[in-house]
Amino acid sequence: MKFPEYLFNFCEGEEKQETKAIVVILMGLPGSGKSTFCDHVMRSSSRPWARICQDTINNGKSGTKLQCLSSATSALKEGKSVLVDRCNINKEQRVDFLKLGGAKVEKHAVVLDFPAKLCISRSVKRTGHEGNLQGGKAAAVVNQMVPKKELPKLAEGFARINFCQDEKDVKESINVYGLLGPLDSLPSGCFGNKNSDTKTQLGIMKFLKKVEPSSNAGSEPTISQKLIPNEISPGKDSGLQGTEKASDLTGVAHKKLEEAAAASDDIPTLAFPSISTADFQFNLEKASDIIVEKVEEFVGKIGKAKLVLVDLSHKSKILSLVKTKAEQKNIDTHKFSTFVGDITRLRSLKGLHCNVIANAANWRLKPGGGGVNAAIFSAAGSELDIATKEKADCLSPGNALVVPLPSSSPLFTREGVTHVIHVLGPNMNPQRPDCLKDDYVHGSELLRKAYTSLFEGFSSIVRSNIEVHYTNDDHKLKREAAYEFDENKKYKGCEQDTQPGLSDFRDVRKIPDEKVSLETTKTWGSWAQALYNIAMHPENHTKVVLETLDDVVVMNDAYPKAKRHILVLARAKGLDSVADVHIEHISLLKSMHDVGLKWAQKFLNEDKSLSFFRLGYHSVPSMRQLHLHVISQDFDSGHLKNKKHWNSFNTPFFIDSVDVIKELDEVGKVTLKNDKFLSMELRCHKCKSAHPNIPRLKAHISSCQASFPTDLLQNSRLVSSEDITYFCE
DNA sequence: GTTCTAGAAC
DNA sequence: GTTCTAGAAC
Repeated sequence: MKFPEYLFNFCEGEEKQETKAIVVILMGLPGSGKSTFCDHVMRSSSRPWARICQDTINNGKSGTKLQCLSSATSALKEGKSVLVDRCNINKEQRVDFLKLGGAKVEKHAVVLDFPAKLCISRSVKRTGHEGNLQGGKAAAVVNQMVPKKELPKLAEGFARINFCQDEKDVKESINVYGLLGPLDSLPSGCFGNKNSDTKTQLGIMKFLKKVEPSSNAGSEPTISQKLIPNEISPGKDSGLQGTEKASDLTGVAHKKLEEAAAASDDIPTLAFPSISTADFQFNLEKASDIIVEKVEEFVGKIGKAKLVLVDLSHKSKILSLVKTKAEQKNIDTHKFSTFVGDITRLRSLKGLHCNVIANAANWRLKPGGGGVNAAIFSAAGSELDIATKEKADCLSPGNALVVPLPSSSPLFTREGVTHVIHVLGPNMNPQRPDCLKDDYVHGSELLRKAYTSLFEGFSSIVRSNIEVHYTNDDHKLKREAAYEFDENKKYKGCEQDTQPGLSDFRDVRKIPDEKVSLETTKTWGSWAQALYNIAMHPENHTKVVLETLDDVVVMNDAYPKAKRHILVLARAKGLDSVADVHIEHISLLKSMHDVGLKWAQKFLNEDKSLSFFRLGYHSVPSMRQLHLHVISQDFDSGHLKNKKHWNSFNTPFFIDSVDVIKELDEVGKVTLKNDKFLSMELRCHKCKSAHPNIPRLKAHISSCQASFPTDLLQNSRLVSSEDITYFCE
């Protein structure tokens, strides 16, 4: 079949226009974050990418360089750009990839140049690595690789090289490639700092004063130096300033400026409209007081993140009121500012990147109506409507609902908005539903609550991003932030909100969490709610509850797996498991531990034959509500019936309470273990001998005379009667 | 989390 | 034949 010539020409023309595929060759030691880099770029990019990963190319297992080359060639033929995710540690390793696609395909290098020590510690600690490179083996591989390391040079055939030496550099680089549209190209040359010799100790260089942070040893200026003529600082003034600066630039330069601004200044930022003051006619003086009060409360809690109050008009009274009051209170202008602009066009028109925007929603969470709500729903496309409907049907005043924005939404691609937080404030307008008339006591209370919910929602997103940032190497974490607050938390619908009698019903009707989340959020079956119900209403469960305190409830495990097995439940809402634990929970964990110790001591005093207790958490618990197991080490119980029972207390799946507290204190997060440990072979917890089945194992442990392994004897992981006499009552 | 049970392992 | 595991249902 012969195609008409015009069609052929058309196709050819199309192809020429679209073939801007590039090959990005990553370079870095195992544990340097190459795969994470790829994940982030591919998630935010509108350009088609293929990740060629040697660790998984062989049907999920590690393959050969040849397989990588062939797979990359196919991807290029399909018009995809390629991320070469392998170590590519020296020139020899890279040379064949530089030939891919011939001269017309640009080759870029992204160098993740972190100290070997850091890479080793990351790759040793990780579990579930795609290429199974973890533990001691990883350390050996990294050490072997270090001497062979050879940084890439433009002369090898690279059009562009990005050197990254810290997380900030990596983030910038992710932004540069993540924002690269299908037809865009990037400036050539070397970007970022590179050490001429990474083996040189930085300390010595500093001592000799030979290192200047901004010097590039002959390489070209960094992207920020090159592309940003002046710092864009929306924090200092209204948006006009930024526009004026940008207006001198050509269209292309303007675009680059935005990219650079996004890349260099990607601090989490929430843009929010004034709630309730437009259509809901809330008194502006009162509203501005509440905004400033709540902003002041939250700027201290959100780290580096920023809050920006946005209104369309220069003449906005609420904006000027808030600005004046914020100045009077000396609120840090880097953390909080007011901004004039369209909340749906902040990046594209004003160069202000806000990754989260708040919507002054209506109670039905529906598009339309006018004002900010109409504008946001219209700018975000049907994606926002669908994503919102998946999470809730309606919203009651004072509440907020965090909705992760699908990457296909125009608001995501054009403005870089990753989340929309719907907020419903109080209504003072008699023409609208639920009018409070002039009840400003209730109205102010609701408006405060609305801002609290909004800022808490934002702060969870920030926290979640940080967590991803730190743990992605270990967990391949692809968690999306999504938190709801108060009555809306994790439930769909709000009809029951005003009916207290149904509160228990609501406890068990948890809707499966957002589908995008993978490892750390999970769906709890109705049977998994029991501990939650007990923690919330211990007075209704006196048969099992041993002790009720302000922050914890102590109870007998309903199916004890040893002679003594109790649970210490946290009473805080929103703490389903260790995965939800953050640094601010450390004092709660310590008090759970202390209460657990006290009970262990009591049991040891009552029955000396119990000898030892262990206190710890399951990495992935079956029951909702954070609970600490306090369990005697005899494991003499008819309820201990299967492999999962045994392994959940006798493999690294069980994390000692002392280690959880230590890691939280030192690293700020807790590393969870894979549930693959649950299917491991059965081994005696003392002598470590293996046994074919549970009955044989139980027969063995009932008579094993060995002492506990040394790791358990350290750091008070095992509790015996000698350890904790000072807790004795 | 448990219970139930089919079928694998012995 | 009995014992034991593992997956589904709750």
